[in-house]
Amino acid sequence: MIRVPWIDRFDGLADLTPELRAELEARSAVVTLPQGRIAFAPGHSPENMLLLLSGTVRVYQVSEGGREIVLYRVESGESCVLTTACLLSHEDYAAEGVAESDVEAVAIPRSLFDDLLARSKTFRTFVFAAYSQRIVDLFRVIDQVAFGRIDIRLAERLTALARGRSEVRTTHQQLASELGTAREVVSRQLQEFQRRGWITQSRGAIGLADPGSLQHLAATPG
Amino acid sequence: MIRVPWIDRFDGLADLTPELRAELEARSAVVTLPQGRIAFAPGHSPENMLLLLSGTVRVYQVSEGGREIVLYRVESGESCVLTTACLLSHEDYAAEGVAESDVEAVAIPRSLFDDLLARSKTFRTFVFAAYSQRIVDLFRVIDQVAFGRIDIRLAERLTALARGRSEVRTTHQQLASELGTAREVVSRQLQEFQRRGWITQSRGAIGLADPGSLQHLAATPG
DNA sequence: GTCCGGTCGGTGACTAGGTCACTGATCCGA
DNA sequence: TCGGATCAGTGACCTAGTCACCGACCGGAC
Repeated sequence: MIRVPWIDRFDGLADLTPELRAELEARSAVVTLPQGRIAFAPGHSPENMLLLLSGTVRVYQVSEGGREIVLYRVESGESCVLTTACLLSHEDYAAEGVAESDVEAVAIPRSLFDDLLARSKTFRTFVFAAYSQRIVDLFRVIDQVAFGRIDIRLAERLTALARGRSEVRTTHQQLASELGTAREVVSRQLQEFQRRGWITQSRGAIGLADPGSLQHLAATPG
Repeated sequence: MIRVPWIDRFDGLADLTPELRAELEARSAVVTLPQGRIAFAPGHSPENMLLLLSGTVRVYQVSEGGREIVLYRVESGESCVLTTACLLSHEDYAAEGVAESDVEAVAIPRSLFDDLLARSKTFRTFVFAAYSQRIVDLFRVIDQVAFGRIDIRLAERLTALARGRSEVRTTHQQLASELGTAREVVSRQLQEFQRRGWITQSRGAIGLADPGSLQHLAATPG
């Protein structure tokens, strides 16, 4: 299924010595998660660090009241690195990760992770770079939730979810969970977008009639 | 000034081998930051990882519009660990850290940090446990900002800032910056607290007349 | 077919909280 | 004691979240 060595898909790992490369390949396993599978959840910390080869994992938080907010997505070529903090510290996690599509990933067991950390500066840099990335993501979420306008955030998210396509298959409720807001709020904002001719709506899908205007709104500061 | 070896103040480091202990003591330095000194800021990443011996560092984020929100505090006995991600990955930071009081800290230079990570499982566990802690803190902030009520958050923060004392010396604006909200909102909530007899107000200070009720409000879910 | 439960989306009324513009009070150094 | 700076109070207004309810639509079961 995979022809080129998977390590080459991760920039930060290209510089590993041949010896460690071989060990990493030998002691890790390529696993697949079917769409919808929970990768990790509170009270159920993962045994492995995952490096994604294909698909995406959505990491989100569920509040007491049952409301959700998406924290970030792990895309192919990235690692599910925040879970590593738990791998080594055995702490439980407040967030939940679910495979958004079928996912192919390399599973690095705890012992190998620790081993590589000890023996390879390249691997250490790889891990901490991934951390930086995620932490910056979390900072962005905090900034957006605390100070961002909902119409701008929605336009942004629609654009991101579209990935260049002209239709997003999702419900108002799912969009609300993305942004940590209520369905009614999303419905009303989408009506306004529709009124302006930027989108078309149908049950379970949103057509991006004018992606440019959405992107423009998404890019407006404040 | 410090009599017992500082390493003993950090639980996670007690198990270091004597050799590494000696090296850590030899290659690190105890530094002091005067109150108000910026420990790190965007575009000005720190050269050292700090382990706090006394005082606190407030880590906060400043939005485009100039509004602020406190992300967490580094207390004595804790480490400024999120900066280590930058130490090794050389990424720039979106948050800012300032010494809230005079701070005494151990500065661990980048090379020593990397060295210890390579050579000590104890140190690795220490670092990742600290990460876990902070990440969980950030998750909490996101949850509170997205779904929490402002009166509850304010009561909570007042209680925390008081640290058992019966007066908090702070301004409404500073409280607003703690919570990522507007001064007017804080003013109105404080008036309501005052009306209920929970606090007394004077310029630049808030007296906690009924800490129990504040704590009770802070503890109410949803 | 049509019945029916579940999901999806629309809507009006209301509340909480953030924004704006302005005011007076207090403090402190010149 | 004067004047600027900081701190706090206030009303009008707007945005977003909440609540309660409705109808549209979908996919089986019959």
